[in-house]
Amino acid sequence: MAQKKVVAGKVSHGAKKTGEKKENDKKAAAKKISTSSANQEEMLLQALRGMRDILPDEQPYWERVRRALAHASQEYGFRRIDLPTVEYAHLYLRTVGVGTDIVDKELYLFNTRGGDRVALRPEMTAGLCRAYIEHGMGVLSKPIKLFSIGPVFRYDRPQEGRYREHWQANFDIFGENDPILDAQTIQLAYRVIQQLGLKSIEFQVNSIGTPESRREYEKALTRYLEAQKNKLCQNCRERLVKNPMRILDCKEDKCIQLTAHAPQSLDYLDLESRDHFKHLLEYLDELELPYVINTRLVRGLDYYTKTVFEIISSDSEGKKYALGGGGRYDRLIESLGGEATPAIGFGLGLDRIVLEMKRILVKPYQEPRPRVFLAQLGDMAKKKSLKLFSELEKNGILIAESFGRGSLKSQLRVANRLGVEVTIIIGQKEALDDTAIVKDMVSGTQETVTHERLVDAAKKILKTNQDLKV
RNA sequence: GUGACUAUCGUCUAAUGGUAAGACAACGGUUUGUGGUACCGUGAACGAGGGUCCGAUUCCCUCUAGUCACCCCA
Repeated sequence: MAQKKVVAGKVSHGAKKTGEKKENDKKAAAKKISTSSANQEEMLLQALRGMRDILPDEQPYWERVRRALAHASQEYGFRRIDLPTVEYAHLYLRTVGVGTDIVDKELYLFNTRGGDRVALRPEMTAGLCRAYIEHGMGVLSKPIKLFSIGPVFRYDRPQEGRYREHWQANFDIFGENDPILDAQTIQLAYRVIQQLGLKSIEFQVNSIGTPESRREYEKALTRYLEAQKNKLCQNCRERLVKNPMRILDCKEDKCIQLTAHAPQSLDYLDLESRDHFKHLLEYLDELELPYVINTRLVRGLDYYTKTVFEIISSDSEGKKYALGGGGRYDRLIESLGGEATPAIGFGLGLDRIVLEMKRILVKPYQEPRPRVFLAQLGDMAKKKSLKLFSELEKNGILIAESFGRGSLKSQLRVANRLGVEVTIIIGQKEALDDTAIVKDMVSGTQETVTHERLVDAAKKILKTNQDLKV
């Protein structure tokens, strides 16, 4: 049937011989089918939008990040927790908040086969709190410090440093009200940033008080802006209704001017929040961290109370973007049905951190490189090589090899390219009498030794090289 | 979600309305049991689909993806 259609379509061109035409039509039909499947093949071989592979070449950067995180989490007494990447969607509606962009526009929503409404996590705090309550962690001795690392998902329009799946590390502390914990949290974030060699980083802090004082402030702000509504940009006029505090973030000159004299959230803090913030600043001053107070700082999630902060990096052109951020969420556990538990935490955007490391040429983690190469020649030697490999490896010698290659020449070429210092060669002759050639790749000299002496001979050359370097 | 720009071997680049060139990387070789350099050789690409045309990688449309700005965020 499909073929008939194609024929009909082609007939209008008409001019060709009948036989030839039929031939072509068949090909065309075949092509049509194969191309549509080729299209699917194409999709098959393309990562989803905003999703990416982190290839081996990039891993040393990530490894350095992972190590710094593991280090810091240990130093500050955090215990690792791993959470599911999928939760009931409802969890995020309740915590991050309906009306926030993260939930309204960027949530990866699915219906499961069982009919549950679920979402890929857009952040980690919600799931963390769920786990905290579900496992009754409230009975543990406070403060409870938890550390997690993993992918999070946001259905955004991707660009550099902004992916639909990106990696975050989260540090969270439960059960402590004291502002010194806020300071320590920021100190920890700073420690990680420092360990990664990142420069021109700024910590912005602010306090948004309790939900009550915040509401109060929002009213005042709206009142102030409403009076001069026509001076706002189009965007901000919409924000005035939806989320007035966001207007403070606007980059339009006229809005910045207008908000310059707008009421500040700090002036509307309740007594306790104000006191809390004051103490936090005192601690921070004591720490000599590069922090600034940004009264315009508002975070895009509903659950924050009191302290909020962001870790901002600026490049040579002065463009700024956030590497991470966090704050207090003293009401969140309670609002989910747990026992009232104060908490504070922050997340770091790992993809952005890696990007920043590359930009300012931070050295990646150096993996230990093999310094010995094992070459084999001939069937018998090949058979023995696997065992020899594992023996050497058991003796703490990191081996490179190219077992798939045949000629000694090509194997030595690889050895040379890898920059190894020793090559162990077993050929037919050596395989027969259980010896091996140990070749010093620097001097080019070599000797034949028995298997028993092999490890020592190799190590001796390595050691000599090391001594020479020193 | 809106707008703009882009899309050629693994990577970086070139050219072209008429069967795509180079560099780097890869692989192999230069008398077969020894590395480098050099030399030689091999494989490797027009993102997908449609249209215009005798003929499209090139022009047009759609899709996909990336980058940028907005929105927002890490």
